[in-house]
Amino acid sequence: MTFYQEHSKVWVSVDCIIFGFDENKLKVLIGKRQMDPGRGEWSLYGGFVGAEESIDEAAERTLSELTGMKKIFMRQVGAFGNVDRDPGERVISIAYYALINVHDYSEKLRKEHHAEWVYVNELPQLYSDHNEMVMKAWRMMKQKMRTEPIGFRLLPQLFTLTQLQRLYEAVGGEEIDKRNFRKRIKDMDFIEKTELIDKITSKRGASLYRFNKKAYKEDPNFKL
Amino acid sequence: MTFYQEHSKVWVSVDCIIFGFDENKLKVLIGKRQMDPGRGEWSLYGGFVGAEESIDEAAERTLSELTGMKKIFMRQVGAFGNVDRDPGERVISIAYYALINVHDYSEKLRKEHHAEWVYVNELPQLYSDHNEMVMKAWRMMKQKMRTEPIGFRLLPQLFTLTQLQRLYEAVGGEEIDKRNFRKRIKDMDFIEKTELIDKITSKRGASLYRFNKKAYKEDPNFKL
DNA sequence: TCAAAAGTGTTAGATTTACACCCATGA
DNA sequence: TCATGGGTGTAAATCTAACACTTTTGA
Repeated sequence: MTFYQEHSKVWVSVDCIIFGFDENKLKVLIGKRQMDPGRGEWSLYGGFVGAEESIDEAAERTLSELTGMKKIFMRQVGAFGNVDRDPGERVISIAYYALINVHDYSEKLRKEHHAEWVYVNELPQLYSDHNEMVMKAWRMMKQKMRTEPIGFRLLPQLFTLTQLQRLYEAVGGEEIDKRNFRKRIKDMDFIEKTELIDKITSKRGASLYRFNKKAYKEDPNFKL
Repeated sequence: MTFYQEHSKVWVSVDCIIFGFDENKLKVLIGKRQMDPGRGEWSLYGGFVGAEESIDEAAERTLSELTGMKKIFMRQVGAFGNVDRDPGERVISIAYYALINVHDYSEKLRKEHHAEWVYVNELPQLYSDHNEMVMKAWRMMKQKMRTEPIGFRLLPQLFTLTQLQRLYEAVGGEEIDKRNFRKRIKDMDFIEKTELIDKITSKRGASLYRFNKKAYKEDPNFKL
């Protein structure tokens, strides 16, 4: 109770990089700041860390306030702590990225929060160091996706192999050979073919697949 | 200046995981806490983030207070922010790992700070969540070492190929085939053979090598 | 009937792994 | 002379990358 007092406290916030996948592109959710400083600038969604919550809980709260969703997949990106990063006061911010299925997010809620999906490779200039946060989050997510099947969070429960391939292409930033991709997927027993056929995006129809989380946990060999 | 006031401030600290390499093992620098709470427990070195310094600067300051060294290689591990992680007050801590050459660290300074090198795989129980920090730092460092030649920070400027191999074995946690290792090293033009011979660890003598940072920057192909 | 997306195997090249012996020297 | 660590090459196996045509069906 003694030596803490000699030091100064600071505000700590969380900022969320919410990734979505739509129209074969990777998107991020941003909004125009509603308050000063920086009113009207594009910005990530964030919030202050309360006295009674962990930083992870603050991020979960922020995510669910914005999206109405619970148990969103989320990982810490890191702490951003330049003295002048926030033009108003000294605020240290901890960035988190989150993966959601764009179509699970209610359009109504999105509009209420004036949130917009933008393509991650056409990102406008954002408030403070938020561009840097997005880029670091994207790099980390890309890296993680090579070794863990986290991408399914961005897709509907049922998806075609072409959708899955487009997702990996969008995240990785380069084209993938169709046959090689499908070969690798075939080796993963936790990506299960269903009896269902998607007839929306193709005339011929494409088999729908599903990610079996339990099967993955029993035999986690993933390498893309 | 307005909406910040509604929120509470917290103390923010940095904690340093200082890695060293000695006796063919990876080590971490820890010390017994000199203050309450937790007096006498093994702990990482840390310090509070001041109002006028960035979090990176706070980590650099902490590192140089302890070691007397400047420009230490250092990377952020992440923020640790459970409400009760510090038994005294709410403190959010940002962990950094650092790589130093054990023999560059003055024994005098080390003793003055009551700092001890311990093997990273024989880590005692540490204060608060510091074990978790070390483990995460080790994982991240291991990962980084696969794709960037950061390991040289742990070695003297001149080193033998066996030393280099032992380093990679210690960090990675598994043995490496000598011939395959040396083959890979030969392909890296930025690891330069010198005319010098080390006669200390072997009777026959082993060639000493050096890392050429400039050559690496011009042709950064590294893959271990 | 044709445009559009689905689906399917093979081969060459590159990379990775496994493996064992001789050398030089100081004690 | 011998124990110790230094130094070297090859072959099999695995993995990766490149590549093109047929199928189905709605418009």
